[in-house]
Amino acid sequence: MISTLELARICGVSQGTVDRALHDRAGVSQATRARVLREAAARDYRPHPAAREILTGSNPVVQAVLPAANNLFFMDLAEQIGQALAGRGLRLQIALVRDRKALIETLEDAAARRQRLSIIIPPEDGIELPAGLVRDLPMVFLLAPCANPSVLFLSPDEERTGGSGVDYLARRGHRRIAFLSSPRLTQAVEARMRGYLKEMKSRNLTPDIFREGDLRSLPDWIAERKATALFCHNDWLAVQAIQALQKRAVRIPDDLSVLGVDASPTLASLFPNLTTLAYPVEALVASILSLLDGKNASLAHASCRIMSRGTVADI
Amino acid sequence: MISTLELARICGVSQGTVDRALHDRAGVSQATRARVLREAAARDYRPHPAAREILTGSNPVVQAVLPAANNLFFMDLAEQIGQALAGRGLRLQIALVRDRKALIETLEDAAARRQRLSIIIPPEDGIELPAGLVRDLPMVFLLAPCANPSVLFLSPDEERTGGSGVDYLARRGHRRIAFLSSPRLTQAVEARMRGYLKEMKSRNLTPDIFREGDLRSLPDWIAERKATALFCHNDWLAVQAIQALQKRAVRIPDDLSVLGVDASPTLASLFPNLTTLAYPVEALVASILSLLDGKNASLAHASCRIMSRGTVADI
DNA sequence: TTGTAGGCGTTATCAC
DNA sequence: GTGATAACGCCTACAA
Repeated sequence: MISTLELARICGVSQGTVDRALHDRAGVSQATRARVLREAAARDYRPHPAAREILTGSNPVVQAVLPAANNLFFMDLAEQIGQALAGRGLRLQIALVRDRKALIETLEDAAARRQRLSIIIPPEDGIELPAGLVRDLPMVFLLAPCANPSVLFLSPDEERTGGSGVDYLARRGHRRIAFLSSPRLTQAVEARMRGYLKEMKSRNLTPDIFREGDLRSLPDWIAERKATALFCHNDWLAVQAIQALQKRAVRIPDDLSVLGVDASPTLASLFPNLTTLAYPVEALVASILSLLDGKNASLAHASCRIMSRGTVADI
Repeated sequence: MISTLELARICGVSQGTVDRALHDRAGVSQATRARVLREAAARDYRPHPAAREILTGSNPVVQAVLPAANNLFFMDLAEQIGQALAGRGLRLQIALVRDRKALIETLEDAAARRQRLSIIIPPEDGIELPAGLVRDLPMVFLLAPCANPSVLFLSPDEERTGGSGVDYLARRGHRRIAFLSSPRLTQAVEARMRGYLKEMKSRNLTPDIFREGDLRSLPDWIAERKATALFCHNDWLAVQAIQALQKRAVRIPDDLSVLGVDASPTLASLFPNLTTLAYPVEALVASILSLLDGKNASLAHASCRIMSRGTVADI
């Protein structure tokens, strides 16, 4: 692979002239410019991004750090963000990490490379980052916050999401609405549960929360409580629940209405009729773009909106 | 962020001494070394990877390029590869591309950065790459080959996979075995179909291939043919088929046995009892590692092995 | 219009 | 044990 210096020697001109020709800057004769460009193309000259990064001290890369497991919704999110960034000449790189250690390594590397931004869905909760990292790398956490208070956390109003689910089901006549929580207790999980509890209480309904990781006991649990609706923390859990229930001949939505959260496109292509509360992906992407513009961003006023499809019945 | 030069000035020594101290090389007194390391830690010194890359002309990054859509199995693959690479001090970066243009841009960037290897699952079939790119960037294609003949294509024996599926079902008493193909006609898709056809013929069974993208007509199609088994090109299609069939009250596996291919862990966590032919991920990872060691690699002797679970019944 | 010089951060080599 | 120097590839400023 050829450098500007070699190119200059080949063309019998100086490095400065090559640079002017390549960047279409003034100060080169048409003939010389054409000559340089021709040779550059013929020999597949490619500017070395690392050199520019050292020189300018900046790097047009945005990194998405995703947990290695359960990445379906996260991948869809990354896909959306990547598409939005492409319009701005920024490149999205995805890294998969499975624990705190791998996360910090990845972020240290991004900081050393002066990357523009790291968008992090943490693999564990309450991760505390070294102060130097927080100082040197622009970061946003999604879905679960960082333990360091100064690190931005972008999240829609999850308590409202919890309330919206209950509201939607209650308006359709349900009174025995159970909640299927994620066994992992992130901030988002707790907030949705809180919203569920509040809204149930304000309607004088009895809340019931299932939070075991193993869903095999879910059908019995639901039967005991005579629930007519199951509000699930996310689509993934909703689908797992539906599988477990159908195996026990529970009909959805005739016997039980099921509501998820996320509206992940990939999962939706497998289960097109799952009723769900759509995560405000567009608002999230807009926030990230405005962050990149140096403005400050918040998602506090966004929340999940209902996408009514086939798994909730009126009763 | 601080550089070795600044660090040297702070410690009142030369850059060379700082370098020796940081890299634990001989030629520094214990006192000086300790001093340098202390200052480096205190000021969060991070070596700039770009500088090293320019100097050494190499970059410890392996890139996985995945199509933006349908990425569930691909993500699992990337996860496995990343884990294997971590043991070698290599970092896996994932890029999502949705077309030929984005693929080439991503690869040009990787080439310019002197990345170690790009592992590509192409977003379209028969993509032809610029000759300069092929020369300058080590690449492997998975699942569908590159149009340039010199680019390595790592694939298990897909024809054998097609045969194995028929063999497995036939041994369990099935004679009317239909095949659900992917509407997209990649090399792997064709090879599996070929294997299916050959094996059916050698057993004097009548082959039947469904290849529409829309699966709504699948239940009728299967009923017409009185098929007792459906061999699907991959797990994703198998799950879609099961959804479509269950909606029409077809019981799996009582009325119809279903066999997939891939054994993607993420999908398996949703459908733990799907019988499938497991893609030889370990052999693939081993091939990639030996490629990185400069050996040549092939998957031709690997093939998909059956994972017998709940969706195939003996009849 | 063109050439030269210097510097970005790191590392290797040669002196002292 | 330590310092000076040059090199990697690129870009900007200044001189010719």
